[in-house]
Amino acid sequence: MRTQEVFKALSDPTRRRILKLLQSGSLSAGEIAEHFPITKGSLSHHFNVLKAADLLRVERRGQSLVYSLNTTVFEDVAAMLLELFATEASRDRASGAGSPRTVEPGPSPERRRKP
Amino acid sequence: MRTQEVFKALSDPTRRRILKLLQSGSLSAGEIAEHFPITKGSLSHHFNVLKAADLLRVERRGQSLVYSLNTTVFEDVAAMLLELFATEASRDRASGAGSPRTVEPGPSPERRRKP
DNA sequence: TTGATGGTTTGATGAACGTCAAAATAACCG
DNA sequence: CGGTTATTTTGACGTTCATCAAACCATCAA
Repeated sequence: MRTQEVFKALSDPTRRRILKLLQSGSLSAGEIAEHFPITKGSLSHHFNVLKAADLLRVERRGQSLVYSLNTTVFEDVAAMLLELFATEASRDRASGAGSPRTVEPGPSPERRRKP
Repeated sequence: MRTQEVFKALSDPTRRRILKLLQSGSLSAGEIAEHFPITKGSLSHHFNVLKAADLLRVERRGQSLVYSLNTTVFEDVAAMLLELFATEASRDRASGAGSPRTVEPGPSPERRRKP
């Protein structure tokens, strides 16, 4: 998977809004453009970034280009994100450590673990 | 939550590696630096970006600054990411699309909302 | 073919980014 | 105090990024 491309694609708020928009169905480039105050050229650039991350599909219908989410990679992306983020939270919950919400600024937290 | 800061923080591979490193325990800035071929100054900049995203905790121990994951926001971040990515995939699976990949993130990801 | 419509590509520009080297800050120890 | 260690901050530099305007390509309708 194109990990770096995915994260880079997500780093821009406009691109995240595009993805959110397409969650409720595919839209043409022009229809998408109606939701944004930027030029179609800029939007087209964002489409390219999202396509490079394999998050977007495009299909020509007449004069229009219709964009939709590439759902086949969405599970891979979700799994990757969980690998980065869910691990600690799960371990937290699993270890049943009472209320780790606040760190004890006391003497010393766990000492370094250097292999 | 600082959505934009979080995504920006994740857009750099070095910062993602820092997060991964800290998944196995807290480390001092110097210990983290041993794993990267860049200057400590550059690394310190990355720490700041991760702190701005509220992903990192820092605590002074003697002359060292010890960094650790801020686990309290990790569930929020995971939920946010799932909102962006898991929706379509879930709908896919629910509608009986074949081949549900091996995603199953360990302990069933109970979709909990903000406590 | 011509004209109109829907999008993309190109070139330019200012802002943001990642990096380094060097200076600055902070804590310890003699 | 002065010196050493650990880390951050600053300032500069080259690169990447988001954006626009304008040129360009593709499709449809006369």
